[in-house]
Amino acid sequence: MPVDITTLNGPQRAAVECTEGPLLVLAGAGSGKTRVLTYRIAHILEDLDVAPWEILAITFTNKAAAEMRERLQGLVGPRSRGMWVSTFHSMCVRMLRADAELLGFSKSFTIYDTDDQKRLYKEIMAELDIDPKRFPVNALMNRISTAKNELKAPGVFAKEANDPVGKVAARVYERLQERLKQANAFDFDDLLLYAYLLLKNHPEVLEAYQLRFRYIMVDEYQDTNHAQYEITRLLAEQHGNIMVVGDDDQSIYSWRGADIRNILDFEKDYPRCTTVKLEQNYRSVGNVLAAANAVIANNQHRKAKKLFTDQEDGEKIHVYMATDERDEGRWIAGEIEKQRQKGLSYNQVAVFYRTNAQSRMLEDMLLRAGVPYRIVGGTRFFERAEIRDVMAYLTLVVNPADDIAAKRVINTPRRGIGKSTIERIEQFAREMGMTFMEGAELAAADPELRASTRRSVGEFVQLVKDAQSYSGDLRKLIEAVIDKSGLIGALQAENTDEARGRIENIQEFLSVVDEFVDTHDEEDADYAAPQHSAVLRTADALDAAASPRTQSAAADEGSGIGETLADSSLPMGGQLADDAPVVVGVTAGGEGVGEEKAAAADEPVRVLRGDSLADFLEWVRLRTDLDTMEDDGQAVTMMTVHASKGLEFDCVFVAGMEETLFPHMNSVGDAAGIEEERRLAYVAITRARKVLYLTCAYTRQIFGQTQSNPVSRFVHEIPSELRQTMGVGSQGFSGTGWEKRGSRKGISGSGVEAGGGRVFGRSSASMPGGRSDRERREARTGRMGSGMGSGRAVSGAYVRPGAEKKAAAKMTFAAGDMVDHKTFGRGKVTKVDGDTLYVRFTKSGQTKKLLKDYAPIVKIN
DNA sequence: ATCAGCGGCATTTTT
DNA sequence: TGCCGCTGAT
Repeated sequence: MPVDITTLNGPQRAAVECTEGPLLVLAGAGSGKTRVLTYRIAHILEDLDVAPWEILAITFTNKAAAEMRERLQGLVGPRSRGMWVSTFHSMCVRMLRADAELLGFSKSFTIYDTDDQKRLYKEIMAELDIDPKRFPVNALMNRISTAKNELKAPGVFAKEANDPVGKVAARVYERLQERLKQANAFDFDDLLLYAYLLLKNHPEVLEAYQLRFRYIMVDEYQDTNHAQYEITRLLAEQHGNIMVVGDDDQSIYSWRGADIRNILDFEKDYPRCTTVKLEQNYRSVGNVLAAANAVIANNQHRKAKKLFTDQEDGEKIHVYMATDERDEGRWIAGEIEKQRQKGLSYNQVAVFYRTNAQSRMLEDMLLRAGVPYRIVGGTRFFERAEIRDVMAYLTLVVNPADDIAAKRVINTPRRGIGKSTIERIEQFAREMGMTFMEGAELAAADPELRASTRRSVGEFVQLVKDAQSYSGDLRKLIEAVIDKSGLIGALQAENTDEARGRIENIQEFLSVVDEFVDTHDEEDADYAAPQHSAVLRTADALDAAASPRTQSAAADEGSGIGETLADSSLPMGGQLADDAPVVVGVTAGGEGVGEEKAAAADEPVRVLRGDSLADFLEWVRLRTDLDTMEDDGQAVTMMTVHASKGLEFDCVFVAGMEETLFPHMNSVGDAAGIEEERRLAYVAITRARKVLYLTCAYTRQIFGQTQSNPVSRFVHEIPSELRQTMGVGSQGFSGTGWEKRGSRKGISGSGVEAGGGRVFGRSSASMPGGRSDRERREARTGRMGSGMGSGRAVSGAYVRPGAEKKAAAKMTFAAGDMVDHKTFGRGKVTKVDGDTLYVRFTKSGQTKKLLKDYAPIVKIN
């Protein structure tokens, strides 16, 4: 049954029907890009009779991949199975899993995230005696990450790096790769780098994939880095049917290595390519679109395009000039309420900001106004210490060579294994050329160590070993590991709110496990096409009794980068997991040279098993909270502008539209930087369907200093007839702002009275001495769970602690109400006198006078 | 082994 | 100003 493309517009249809040869689709914001992508795949599948496994669709986020899969399911049903619809990173993991040995890794490799990475860097720097003061870890990490993204091997990098930092980075880089290999681990950048090397240095592997993927599609092409560019180029070389979709105007990740030239030069790189522009915007109202167009038009380096819409003009862009960030937040809260009265629901409203630091005040103000909100981004669930601890245990079970994981948890919870013991183990390991775990095993028998220490170390080693032979279902296995680790026990013993919160988080983690199991069972398993070995055999009718590849590993030399990175022969750990029980071992991707896997070419091979620990870990590592952001629940969404890409809301607020903030000060002064900031502004604006608010503050506290910055140039770039200005600067922002502040009336609860700032002063002074470090830490660590629908916090976006209170919060109080104070905890309102509340706090028993609008309190029902 | 306290630091973060 | 990470004192 042919795919119905009559609902598409001209260019969209052209993009769908142009299946052969290179195709560049410049898809403006809201132009129906995903639709084109899915219809095109459906068309190829249905009308060209192409097998699903011959199609590769690459996205940047799991969320996008999931969405595409879902939509495809809707279009073509089960035929969408077996297609590779994945992110760059998970695609690379798949390839690496299949052929890890060719690169000197074992299949059970693990993936290091930034935190693991950082630990490793620190170790290396200590080892190489590099002063972290002179050479900050972050600087080195950035430098090396960039090098990896540019596919520069340590050797090449060393030659090019002539500056001091570069020279140091070169040394670290070299050692880093050795250490990662020893640990049988890849960092995020390595996934791309090594996948590239695999393809580059192993022609038979490359050829198999090339033959297999007849149609390749890459979404968000403007965000590709050089490594991704090369990988896709290699894969597409054979058939040349590569379609890339993107919008150069939405390239906002150059600082992460994204190279906008990839999309700008696509036509040069693929000379015979067809270009299609999608310029009709189906999302925004006329004024919003006009504003966006006007702003982005100021960029020099872009592909010419102009979005248009059929929609009516809509409201003008609202620009509000607040006196300060407090006023800004309060005003936004008020405006949200107005919108709500007009019938908009909270979840159709979003508040964006340039930097995370801005979120505090905004949050605070929404909280006080009783506007429910949730924050996307920020501290992530999987980055919480307790979750990472659990992950480290599980990682060790699969990959005992992971020294970073081992060191993380050998004394977590406390087992009396101190620094000296750990150093001793490390020394062992180094001398014997073994892994940390192996060293620990030896240490357990080391008479020089105290008996109690030996016992602890022994128990730790045993704990991991035992887990390797557990069988049964995944959930049980993980529960057992957690239980045996003693993590929960130690937390229970702490008997603090913080510890209870951590326990809840760990429990929450178990529901993540359930989610994995549920989504990866027999029926719903993620299916992949036959492995390339099978394809090779099928395609070439080769007798594949012996793998050509196993031998070729050695024969692979002289290809520059390959030698340095892929073939550095180092003692390799991580063998253990290879012969570990099935539950623990890797099932992903199957063997490079599958026995029965080569079976029928169109019989899918299961890729991620719901019962494999290794598969679970991989799944978790490559996933973000963002992936499963829920849009249910009535709450305003708050996030950085970066995080907003790809989303849309009826009503959007962009806060902090000031020079030095947006555009950010670090980007001013360099043309490319400003252009990226402008693209960021463009992204923010184009998220709005109907109403757009831009707000700025006349003064703002930055690093404790009060600053006054001009209104963002991006506001001025919007033609004035499209905007409507309110607030302090409604008569112009220049000159005398201060005295006008007090004259503003009718903005309820504005903290600035004619007297200027007094009320503020008192309000902050009324919170004695701020909170201690510990309290802060607790606040940050936060608890999820209680009060929120269980499972919500994890499977959905992480909701900041306290967020669940929002809906109940109202700014009116009566005697008898229970309140929760940031510092004093729970209390009861005993008396109300105008704006003053008398609250007796449960903990202290004291009664305090609080101003209802300024005290950090929330009503509890 | 642990933790308070000090000093240096400070965008954005799809994987 | 607020956070993070390290350090030195216990």
